[in-house]
Amino acid sequence: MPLALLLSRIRLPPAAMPSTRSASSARLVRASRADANPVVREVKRESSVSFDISKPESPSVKRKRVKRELEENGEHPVKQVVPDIEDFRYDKTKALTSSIKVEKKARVSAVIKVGAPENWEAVLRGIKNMRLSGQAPVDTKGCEKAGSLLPPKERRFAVLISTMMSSQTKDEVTHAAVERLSENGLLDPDAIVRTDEAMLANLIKPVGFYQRKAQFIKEASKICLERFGGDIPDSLNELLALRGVGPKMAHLVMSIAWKNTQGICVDTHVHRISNRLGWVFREGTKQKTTTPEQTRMYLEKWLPKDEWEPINPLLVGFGQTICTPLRPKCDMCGITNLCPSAFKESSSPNPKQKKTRPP
DNA sequence: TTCCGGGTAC
DNA sequence: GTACCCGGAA
Repeated sequence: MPLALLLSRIRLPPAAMPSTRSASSARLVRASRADANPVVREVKRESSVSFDISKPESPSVKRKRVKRELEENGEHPVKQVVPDIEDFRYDKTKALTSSIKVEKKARVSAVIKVGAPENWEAVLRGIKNMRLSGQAPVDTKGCEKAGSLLPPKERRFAVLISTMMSSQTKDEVTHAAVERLSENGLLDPDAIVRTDEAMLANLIKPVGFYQRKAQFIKEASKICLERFGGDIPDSLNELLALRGVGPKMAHLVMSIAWKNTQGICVDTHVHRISNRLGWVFREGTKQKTTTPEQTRMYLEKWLPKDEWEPINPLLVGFGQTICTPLRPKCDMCGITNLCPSAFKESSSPNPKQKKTRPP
């Protein structure tokens, strides 16, 4: 996965710590950004995507969505053995946090102690060893990260843009797209805003979903300019407020652009492998988690924080080489003695069963 | 040739 | 749940 590559590649100086911004002023600016230019509107019309171009997601709508997601995943009781992770995750928007908490229903029943899985350290050691011997694509397909030579602010912007482009896209392709942007002087929010969206899409074309991403990147650039002085948002919530940036991207950007890891970056590999290892469960059950967000929240309950950032590139590389989505190579795996799923998924999956969930 | 993964928006 | 997009696997 490209994201982990970014993680492993980008080394920022211990730059400025995030500063707190006024949520209300941010809201004002954001509310006034419906003045999409004609070009953007045209492109949007041609798109088959059916969303209302006159109403970009408002802050309140976004907040509702974030809240809904939190509640979906927060179906666990409020009382936990570890401190409520929300306490520090959304500390930049106290109002939001408190409203979430107010609406969060405490269910005192079914409180189960969430401890670290047995042998997790041995498992982690074993995976690290495997990662030392066999080089995963995530490690070796290293072309130099674009933006690495830029000053901190420009580099952060490059990180955001490359991250937004990286999903569903191979490392090399993402890198090539970043290079193309760089060659055209487009690793700059002002330049992007002044660039025709179709042209931008064309430049990044090999990346997956390039049209939507071009659109989202333009929007994000505009917000960076208008609200953050051309810098990128420095809090999780403000990153999440950018269209095209979900939890995974937001946590990744916080980690690598701001050196401020606020949560685990859970991609498909981390999600899948955590479940295979029996590291995460849906709250109050012993069932697998169904979404990366559930996985993230459960993992964060027991995984020591200094492992939060390295766990992503570690499991991504492991997932690329050995613990693959289909037919995991258990015979090549060094931790089968510790893995509850070892040799259980080796045959071709039954397509009929594929989409069924555990009850 | 068909199908699927992958993160997000809707 | 589907759409987005494309490479690569089945």
